[in-house]
Amino acid sequence: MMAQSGTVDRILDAAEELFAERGFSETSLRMITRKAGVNLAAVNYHFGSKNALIHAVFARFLSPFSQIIDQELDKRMVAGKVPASVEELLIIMTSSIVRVPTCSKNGLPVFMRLLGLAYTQSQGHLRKSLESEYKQSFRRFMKVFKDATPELTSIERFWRIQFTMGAMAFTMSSSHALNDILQSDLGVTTSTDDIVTHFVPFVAAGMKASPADVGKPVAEMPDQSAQYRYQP
Amino acid sequence: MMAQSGTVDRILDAAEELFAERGFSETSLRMITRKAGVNLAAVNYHFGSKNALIHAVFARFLSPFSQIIDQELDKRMVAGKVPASVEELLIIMTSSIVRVPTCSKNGLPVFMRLLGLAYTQSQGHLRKSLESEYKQSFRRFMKVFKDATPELTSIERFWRIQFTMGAMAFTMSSSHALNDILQSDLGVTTSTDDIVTHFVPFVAAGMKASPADVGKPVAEMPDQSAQYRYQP
DNA sequence: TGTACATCAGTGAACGCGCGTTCACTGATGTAC
DNA sequence: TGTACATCAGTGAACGCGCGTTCACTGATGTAC
Repeated sequence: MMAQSGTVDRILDAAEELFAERGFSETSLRMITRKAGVNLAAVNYHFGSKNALIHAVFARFLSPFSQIIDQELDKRMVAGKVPASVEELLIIMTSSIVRVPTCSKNGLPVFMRLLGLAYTQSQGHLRKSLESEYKQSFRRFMKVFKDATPELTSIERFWRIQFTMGAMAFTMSSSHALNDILQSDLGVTTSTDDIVTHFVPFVAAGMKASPADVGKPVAEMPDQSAQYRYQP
Repeated sequence: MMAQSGTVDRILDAAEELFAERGFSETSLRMITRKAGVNLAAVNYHFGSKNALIHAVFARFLSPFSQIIDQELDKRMVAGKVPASVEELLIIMTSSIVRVPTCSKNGLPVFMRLLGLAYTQSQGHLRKSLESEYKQSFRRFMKVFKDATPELTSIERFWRIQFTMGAMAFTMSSSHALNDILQSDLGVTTSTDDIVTHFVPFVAAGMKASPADVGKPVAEMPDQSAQYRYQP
């Protein structure tokens, strides 16, 4: 007896949404199959295991994402505009992210929250396998980014990239909750595009800040404002 | 038959470390009690439930944290230096965080990772109850922060605070892994204080960046460098 | 055209397992008389 | 000082439950002769 067709996609859609809402361990196959309207055993039939389903969910948006990033970088190469500015690269990255979700029936917040979850959940084993799978796109972007910030030491650039990824993953992963807070406290509605518009200038300024002297102790000092003041 | 004394603390230490490593759902009471060297039933005897244990773990470091932040703000009040600068507040916050972990046997990275988990895990119900529990400290800090950034709209300030918390929670929560990468790729060792020294100028510059026009589409624009450039 | 067989998506029920929790119990310590 | 009782930290075994997974099975469709 067949249910209506598209079982695989219906499972992926339901899993994507539930994973984003609740995390991986907190989402059972029974929840997913109930939401998708398919038989419990269908997940193991089509994907083999719950873990394989998780990977399939990520592959469905990370593959187009890395393709789009590659395309965007190609475009810049052809146009011959090298090196890129920090803002351009941030815009390439965020606009690529924005263009991905057409692939699934769920929207951008779900996609972003999954991106955050990949980094924060499940002891990093998921993160590592995804990193190695999309290694070449990742390295290429980092190379261009390095050219865009020649004034930074490798160490400073490393930490600033971490701060940026953290700000993005964290914000996006809780964007639904944050929108609720904004709605009730300030009475405004914010789209994901709006978040990006706030995000780019913040990170761009941080990337260009003149670094403080590293090595001096920070804690317990009386007043170090001058040390950290941005010098344009 | 008594095991050695300090059962409650040994449970809290073990739970803290395992939660930070694996998350809440992925950590069973059997793992915790095995690591702590106590009987399985001791958790429910002393705390009542697994959920109550999670709350106790957070209370043990959030209570001293909010006390320390309050003390630091009091110090500034007495000194009469109002309003504070963004850098001062960031330093107060980061140095308060650095001073907390003496309360448990685990260090700063564990504390930071828990802070990150509280925001990203378990559907926000944990975050909400913690927010209401430490509401007054939180509000006080936000009030001072608002005075330090009068040029920002409430919405911009809200998002920039989220970006900051994200950068901090994300970086600190994976600081061990990140240090490993730094060590093997660039051959340098970095202390938590060093991270803070990188963190403060980055975030301070982001906080002071001139905001972009909100409402304009961001994706696919050719080059908006000038729009986002920091204007001192 | 008709029959036999193979393939495939999907199904329903059951499997064993690890989970959080419960409960009757132990044995040490403190208190009252 | 001695006995009876209460309190308390901790214990060992079992409880029911929901989990991911397995398996024999169904029924539709395609293919060979």
